[in-house]
Amino acid sequence: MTAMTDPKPAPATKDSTAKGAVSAHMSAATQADHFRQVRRARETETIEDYVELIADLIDETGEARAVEVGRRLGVSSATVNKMVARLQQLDLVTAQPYRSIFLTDEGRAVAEKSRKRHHTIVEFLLALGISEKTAWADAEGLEHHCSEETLEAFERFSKTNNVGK
Amino acid sequence: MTAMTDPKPAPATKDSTAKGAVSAHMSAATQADHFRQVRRARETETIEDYVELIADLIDETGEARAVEVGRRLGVSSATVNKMVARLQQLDLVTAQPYRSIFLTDEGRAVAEKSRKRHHTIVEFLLALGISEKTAWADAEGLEHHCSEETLEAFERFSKTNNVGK
DNA sequence: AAGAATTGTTAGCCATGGCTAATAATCTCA
DNA sequence: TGAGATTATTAGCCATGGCTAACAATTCTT
Repeated sequence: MTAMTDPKPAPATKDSTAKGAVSAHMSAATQADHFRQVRRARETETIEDYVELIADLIDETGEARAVEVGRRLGVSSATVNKMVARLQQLDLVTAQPYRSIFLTDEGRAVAEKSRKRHHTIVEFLLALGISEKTAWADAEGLEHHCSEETLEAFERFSKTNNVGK
Repeated sequence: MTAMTDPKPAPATKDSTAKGAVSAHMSAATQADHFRQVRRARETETIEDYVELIADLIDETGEARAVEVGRRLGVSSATVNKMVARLQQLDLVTAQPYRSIFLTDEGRAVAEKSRKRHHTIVEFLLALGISEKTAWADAEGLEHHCSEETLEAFERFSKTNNVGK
C-alpha cells in the first residue's frame, strides 16, 4: 500500500462520484449549509430543553425549582444555576436568588413551541408503531432537528394513522 | 402578582399532573436517562459527521484532504486539523502531516453505520413525501438521534411506501 | 426557636468544538 | 527550477455546558 506516503493516490477530477456519494445530490456549499444548520440547532437545543422542562414543572407542580430541574435533566444544581443565568440573559426566564424560576412571555412561547413539536413527534412515532418507551426517548433527541415541513408531514401521518388514542 | 416574592406559590404535593405534563408518563429518573442519552448522542455526532464525510470523500474522489472536509462541513481547516487529531486518538483515522486522511477499520465501520442510518432516514423522509431538499437537510440532524427500533420502523415504512425509486 | 435537612450559590476546574492569524510545507507550472 | 498558489499546522482565543467542593440561605421538624 503506497497510499500512506502518496498524498495523491487518485487525482480524481473533483467531480467524480461513487457509491456512498452525497455529491451526486448537492454541492459542497449546500452540504456545508446543512451542517451549519445542524450546529445552530445544537446551540439552541439545550436552551429549549431547559425552558420546556421549566414550563412542565410550573404546570405540573406549580413552580420550577432548580433541584428538580437538575433531577429531571440528570444534571447538577450548579449546572442548572449557571444555565438559568444564561436563560435570564436571553430573557426567557426571570429568577431571584433562592426563589423559584418563572418564564417570561418569550420563554413561555419557546416552551409552547417545543412542547408542541415534542408532542407531534411522540404521536408520530407511536402511530408508526414504535413502543411508548422508545418513542419518548427518541423524541427528546429528534425534536430539535425537524423542519416545519417534516413536522407537518408527521402530523398528517398521525392524523390518518391514528391508532389507539 | 405575589409570585415573585413567594417562593412557594403552590405546594402541590409533587405528584400533581397537568396539561403539558410529562410526569404522567415517566419518573424524573427515567426522564433524566433520556436526557443523558441525548447528551451522549451529541458527543458522538460531531465525530460521526467527520468520519462519514471522510469516507464519502475517499469513495468519491479517492482521498480525503482537510481543506475539502472543511469546505463540506462549513468549518475552518484549523478546526478540521484539531478534530483529525482527536479522531486519531480514537483510532478512527490515520494521518501524517501534510498527507491525506485514511480511515482505520474501526473508522470505516463507524462510517458505514452512519452512512446506512443516513440513507435509511433520507429514504424514509422521501417516502413520507418530504421534498428532496428538506429530506437531505433534516437527515443530517436526525441521523444521530434514532434508536434501532425507530430505524427499523423507518425501513419497514420505506419498503412498503416506496414511491418512485 | 434551634438544629437538621434541603436547596441555592459560587468558585474553579475540564473537554468540546468553533474561530483567526501567523507560519510552514507542498504542489503546480511557466 | 523557483515563485506563487494551495494546503496544513500551530498557537492562542472564546463560549458552551458539564463537574465537584465549599459555603450560604431557606425550610422543615421537633
